[in-house]
Amino acid sequence: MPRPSNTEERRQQIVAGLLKVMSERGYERASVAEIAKAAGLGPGLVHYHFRGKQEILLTLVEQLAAQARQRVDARLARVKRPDARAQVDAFLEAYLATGDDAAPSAVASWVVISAEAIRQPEVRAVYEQVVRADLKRLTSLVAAVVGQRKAPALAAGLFAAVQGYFVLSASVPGLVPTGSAASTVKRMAAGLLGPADAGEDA
Amino acid sequence: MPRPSNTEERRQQIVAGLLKVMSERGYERASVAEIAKAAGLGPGLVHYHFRGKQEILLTLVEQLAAQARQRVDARLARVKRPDARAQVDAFLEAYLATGDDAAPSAVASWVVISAEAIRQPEVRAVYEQVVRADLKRLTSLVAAVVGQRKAPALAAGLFAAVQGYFVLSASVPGLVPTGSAASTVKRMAAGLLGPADAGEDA
Amino acid sequence: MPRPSNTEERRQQIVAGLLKVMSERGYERASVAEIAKAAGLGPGLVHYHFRGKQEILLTLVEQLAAQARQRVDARLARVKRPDARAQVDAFLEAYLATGDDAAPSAVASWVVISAEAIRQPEVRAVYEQVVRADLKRLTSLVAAVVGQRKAPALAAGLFAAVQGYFVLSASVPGLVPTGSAASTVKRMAAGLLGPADAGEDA
Amino acid sequence: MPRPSNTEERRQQIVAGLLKVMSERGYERASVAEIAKAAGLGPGLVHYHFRGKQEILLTLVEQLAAQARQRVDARLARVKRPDARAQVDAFLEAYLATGDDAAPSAVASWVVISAEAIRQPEVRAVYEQVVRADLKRLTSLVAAVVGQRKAPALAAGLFAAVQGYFVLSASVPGLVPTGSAASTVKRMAAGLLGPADAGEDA
DNA sequence: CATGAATGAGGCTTCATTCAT
DNA sequence: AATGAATGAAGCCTCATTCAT
Repeated sequence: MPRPSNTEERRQQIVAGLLKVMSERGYERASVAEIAKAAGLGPGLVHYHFRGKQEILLTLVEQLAAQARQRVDARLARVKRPDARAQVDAFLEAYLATGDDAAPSAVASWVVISAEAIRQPEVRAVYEQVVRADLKRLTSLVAAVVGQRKAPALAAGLFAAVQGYFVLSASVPGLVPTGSAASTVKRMAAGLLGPADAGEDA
Repeated sequence: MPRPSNTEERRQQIVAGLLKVMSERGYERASVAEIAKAAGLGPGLVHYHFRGKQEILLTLVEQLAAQARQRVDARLARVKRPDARAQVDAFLEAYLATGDDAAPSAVASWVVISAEAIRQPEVRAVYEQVVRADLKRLTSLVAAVVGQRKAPALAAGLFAAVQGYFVLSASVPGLVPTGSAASTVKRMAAGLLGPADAGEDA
Repeated sequence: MPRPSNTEERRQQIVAGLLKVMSERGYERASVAEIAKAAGLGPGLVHYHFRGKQEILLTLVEQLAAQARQRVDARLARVKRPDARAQVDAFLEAYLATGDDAAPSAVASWVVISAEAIRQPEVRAVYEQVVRADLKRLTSLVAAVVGQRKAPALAAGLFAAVQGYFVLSASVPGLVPTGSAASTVKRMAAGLLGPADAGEDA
Repeated sequence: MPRPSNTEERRQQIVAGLLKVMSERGYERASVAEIAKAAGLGPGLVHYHFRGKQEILLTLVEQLAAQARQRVDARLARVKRPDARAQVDAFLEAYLATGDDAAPSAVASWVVISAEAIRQPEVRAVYEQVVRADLKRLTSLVAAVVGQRKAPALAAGLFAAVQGYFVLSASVPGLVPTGSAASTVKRMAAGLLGPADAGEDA
């Protein structure tokens, strides 16, 4: 009777190991041996479950993206009415309420991934796909408030602010006033799209 | 009479070499040999002018910061009156007018540096000092518009947007609508601080 | 009643797997996992039926030798009379008629095995035994034509030509004029031993 | 004053190291560390002078080919008159008089290279080029005796015999009667092409 | 018998740094 | 100052073999 496959579980462990090590050491310095150790596994096993180190990274990118999507889903679900303006705020909160300080290693890893995307085509491909999808979602929410024409630039600006908070909070802990990220970006949205309180449109 | 030292010139070449290579390969993958080659020098010479690879990086960080400062100085000098509100826009333009598309390798390197700051204490120290100084400058400009109390969070938000644009433009070329970065961030500033057009308030 | 052992069948599959993989990858690069896959078996099963990778190789050597012997037997059986001279030609045909182009992976494997014999004492032992037996058989056929004294050198020459055709056809496909191997070696035999029976073509 | 480049000398040492180790261990088992040790160099230096292990092998192939060419040149130069028939014998002697027992590690390496040519396209390319050039030379010599039509097959046969002697002498030392290789192949040539000038055997 | 996960050693390669000239 | 060879430490990856089920 063959042993039940535990590949998916092992892959999880390994990806989690990379997340942990990468948030402290960066990607290049995250040796496979360290990743394995962080995952509680032998060093040779990593390459049994993954083709190479890069594949772990790509898997991590997709995983972080999936988690972000779920957080967005959860926040949007709470916005009862089809209130487009409130949905924008919900989207921003999904990223910054938890991203700011609740998952520091995920944020740090995300910043490292952004930098890796610059030089690894495969990473860039996945990273780009994820970022485009996220931005597209935000853009469609913004478009419902200000129309199709203005939406791309405004959504990109808000998205950039989110990414910028990630970078700053990961690279210089303590720089950003605690808890100010989400509220400030929402204030930016208010300035760009009009207040959330009452109605919406330009 | 000793031959005139050209150390400073050589250091410049080497730092420029790192900038170029790092923007394509990242920091870890930028080998000293490649840096030297990009600088048009022999590989052994690098360690004559720098103690090690990291020192080149630290020098580059300071150099990029100095260049940014100069760009800010130049823009602020053009704002004749002590118009605090206009100065904020000038500051933002100093970063995004050139950073967005005029100096892609500098932007890419900056993003890489941000990621390196996460794991190298020495890099973080310099990076943090630079970022704090820049943000402090923006904060004081913002404070002149909205007062000391609100300034830190708002300035941090605008600064984050700038950094976010850097990341997005370096990691996913073409994502941000061309030329929209500076104008969008200025619009954010308008939303947060009031319009630049007329006067400014408390 | 114990389940009927299928060990012999499994060993066959595995040896066939090695033959296939080795002809493409060489021996060292033929991983046990690949061999198992080529055999349609799980990787762990290989070491149940064989003590190690080398044992598969030794088995393959003996198997290839046995097949060659059978081909020789078959050809010699067709030479009705005790015509020693014709038997030499039959022997040579047994190797080259099929070896030249009919069993390319067996030929390639044989060449790889020859090289492995240089460095693996165990392989050399088996390889040597096989080669000595084959050559001895040819030598006795040749001796019946030219006598005991001259036979060893002449038989060795013909045998070398056969091995050389193997090497050349495996390493540089297309080098040897198609179909010329068997006829040329027989012509060599004619030169060394005198013409076979009647005449020998244009 | 820069140190004079010794790259070519070092490359020689390293290639010689590979020749030595490969003749004992084969190519795959010839570790770079061993090669370096055999060359009397540090392990890291190998990759300073060669891009990789394979490049050493390719260089060795070309070097062995060049040496063979020189031996052929030397032998042909001694054949005063344009005696085509004698030139064929000189060619064969060039390979077998020295190849048989005078340079055992070169012969062993050549056999290993033949096997590597089966699976490494880059090796096959160089090996094929070398073999084709050598065979072409022999073919033209043979053509001067028997004409263009018959030459390719006959030359290939003689060349195969030479390669076969290499294999047998490397893989099973002692199998071939000592000193018989050159004389037997020349006898084959006599059978295929007609006797050489006077006569040279018993 | 069979499966497939696990182990751990070893190999190729890269590279920061040092050193002789 | 400058050159380029040399060193030695890791790092990623492959793989034969073992083992729990």
